[in-house]
Amino acid sequence: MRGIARLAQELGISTGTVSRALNGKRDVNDETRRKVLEAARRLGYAPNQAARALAQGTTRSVGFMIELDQETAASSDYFFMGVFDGVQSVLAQHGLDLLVLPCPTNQDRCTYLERFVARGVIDGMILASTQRVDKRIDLLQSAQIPFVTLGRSKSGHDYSWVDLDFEGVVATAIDRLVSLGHRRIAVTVPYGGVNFGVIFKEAYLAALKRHGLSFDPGLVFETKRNELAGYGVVDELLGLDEPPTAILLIYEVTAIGMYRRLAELGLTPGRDLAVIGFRDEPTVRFLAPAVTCFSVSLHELGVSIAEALLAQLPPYADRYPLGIVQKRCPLELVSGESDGVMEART
Amino acid sequence: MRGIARLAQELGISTGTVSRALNGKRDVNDETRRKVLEAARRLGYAPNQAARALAQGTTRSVGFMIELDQETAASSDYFFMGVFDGVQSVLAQHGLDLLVLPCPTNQDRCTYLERFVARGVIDGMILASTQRVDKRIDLLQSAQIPFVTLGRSKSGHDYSWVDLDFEGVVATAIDRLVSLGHRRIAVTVPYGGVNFGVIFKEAYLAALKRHGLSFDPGLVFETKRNELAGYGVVDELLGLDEPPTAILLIYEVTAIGMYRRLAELGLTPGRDLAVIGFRDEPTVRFLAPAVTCFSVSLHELGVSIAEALLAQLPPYADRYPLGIVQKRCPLELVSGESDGVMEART
DNA sequence: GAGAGTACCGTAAGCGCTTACGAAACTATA
DNA sequence: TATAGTTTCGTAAGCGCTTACGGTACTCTC
Repeated sequence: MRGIARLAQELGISTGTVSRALNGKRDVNDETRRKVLEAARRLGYAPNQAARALAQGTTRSVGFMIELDQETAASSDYFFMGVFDGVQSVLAQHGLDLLVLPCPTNQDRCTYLERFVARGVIDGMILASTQRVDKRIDLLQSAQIPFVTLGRSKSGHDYSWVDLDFEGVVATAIDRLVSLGHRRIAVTVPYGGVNFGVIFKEAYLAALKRHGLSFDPGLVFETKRNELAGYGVVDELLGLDEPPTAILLIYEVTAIGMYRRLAELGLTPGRDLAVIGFRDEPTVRFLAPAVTCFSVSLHELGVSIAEALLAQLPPYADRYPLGIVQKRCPLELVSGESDGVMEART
Repeated sequence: MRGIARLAQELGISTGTVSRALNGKRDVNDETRRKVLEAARRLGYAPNQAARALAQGTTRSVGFMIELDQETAASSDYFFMGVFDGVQSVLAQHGLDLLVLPCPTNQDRCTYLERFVARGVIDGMILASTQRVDKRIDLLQSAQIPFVTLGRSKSGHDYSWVDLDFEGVVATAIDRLVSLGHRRIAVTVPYGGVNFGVIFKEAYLAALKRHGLSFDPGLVFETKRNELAGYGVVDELLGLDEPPTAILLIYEVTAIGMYRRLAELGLTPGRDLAVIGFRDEPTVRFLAPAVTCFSVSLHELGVSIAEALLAQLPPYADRYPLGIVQKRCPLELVSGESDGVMEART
């Protein structure tokens, strides 16, 4: 005899009562409950997950799907680690497990996701690296699986998302560069179909317009999320008839390659080319000159995501009366010297 | 009616036969099997994971526990992403799922792990960031859960592990530095209880001895895995009566802070201080001068781990007759300019 | 053509939990 | 004291699968 039956036998009571005691149901004597909990702890008993899921029809675990593609999503372990921690901090309060599901590089993301959905492995999903057209969203909506995306998409309708405030970042950065006298401001945008690339570019256009600057398509550079991409941009940029005097990077990591190439050419960031990175990462902050960029609390980002998800999970929804969440997390400017503004640094 | 019963009804056969057909059992007619598979695909049927796990007593999923602690395990590299991909490539061949389990910063790793083990969530485990004394290993051994650790430990006995060949790296690096004329060679070692710190230091001592160099405890610096740690080491190092002329870093990321500080002091890596990093990362390869370091295939590392695990899982063990695997993955030297050896770079 | 063997499939008993239902023992009320 | 309400717990029916077992129909063999 094993499992809950063993516990019940040990205590001389029925399995039903043990189960009720363990699950905090009402109709069980305080003294009985105490004994059950004590025995469970003593014997190291924990209810079998499969049996429980089968009986309740709920797995009490949420998935967080990430991509393993090194060109785009990776190099950002750090990013996700922070977010995971934030998500967990909320889920843990309700005894929910977080299962990170890494989609292999050679597998279709939709197929991969479907496997877990169809087999009922998770109660809710968190999606990262949302594409502009993302079939995963349609999949989850038609399967009626509660979900939240980290990032926006054109697919689906009325779903919850949490995203970085790209619009705010771009507006602040461009305002800053303009106020420093720059008129020709380049940007890098993501290579591939991620939706924030479009958002980023649109915000860029809006900012230019706001300042009465004309848009030059030649000042928009597609880059992958790696150092080499930044290295390459420098040559492209300097090869223009009228090179930009400033650049805003969607991927801060590209600053590393950019710095390298500038150094090789005897040029200095902040003096010969104003550079503003995107997200605050220790690495780019330790470059010389330090990259001006934007910071965001990954933990809070994770918390927001988890809360948005719980708002859709029936057993918790009443405690998180948020409805459909569509939240842009604000980022805060972190001054460096790469944009030519010399300020005291801490 | 739903699930397998629905499928059975649709086809006018029993659930038993459907199950057998789906699971590739022998006694089912070819034509029947074809129909079942076709219908399953058409209706998007996939067996409920919980029910299957309950009936079979096996979950067909393996866990990969990582730490969220940003000081040590994280850092902005894609170490784990690469490993996950390698692990998946093997597991996928057998229809096994990989569940990444991120232990929150504020939770005891053993407690966290036990939750999943006791509830029967996984069939096998992969442990990262093994400590010198790691109770998780004892836990898994006494629970009889097949597992592999990414890294070695003093705990447990006769278990499978896959690790980087720290010994080889240290030997190669020290040999190289000595041959370049260095006599006072410093090292950084990990802060905290991770076991590879001890291994690294022992290899360092052995290499010094091999070259007839005396050991100076003052040349061993504990660092966390971040840029700032490297920044700080520079001052400590230069403050010595007899500063080292070369340094070998356990965490390549510390090179970034180190470079920064050296630059501030008007010193140049490779000329004023020979620097050899540990693992090859794009970021440090893009520093100027490029950091000499060591490369390893993360994918192959993941493959080795997965194979070592399958060798312990009953249904697959016969296809992976490896027994207890204890494997050090070799790393290959990647020449940069940070150690003073000027070579053509690709 | 009877017996043995084989291929295929239905039946039903679990796997370890949860939970609706009802019974028993009390307590409160009239 | 009879009735109704409450607290507590046992009973047993599932949850959706897998699989041992046995039965049927067919094929071979001598």
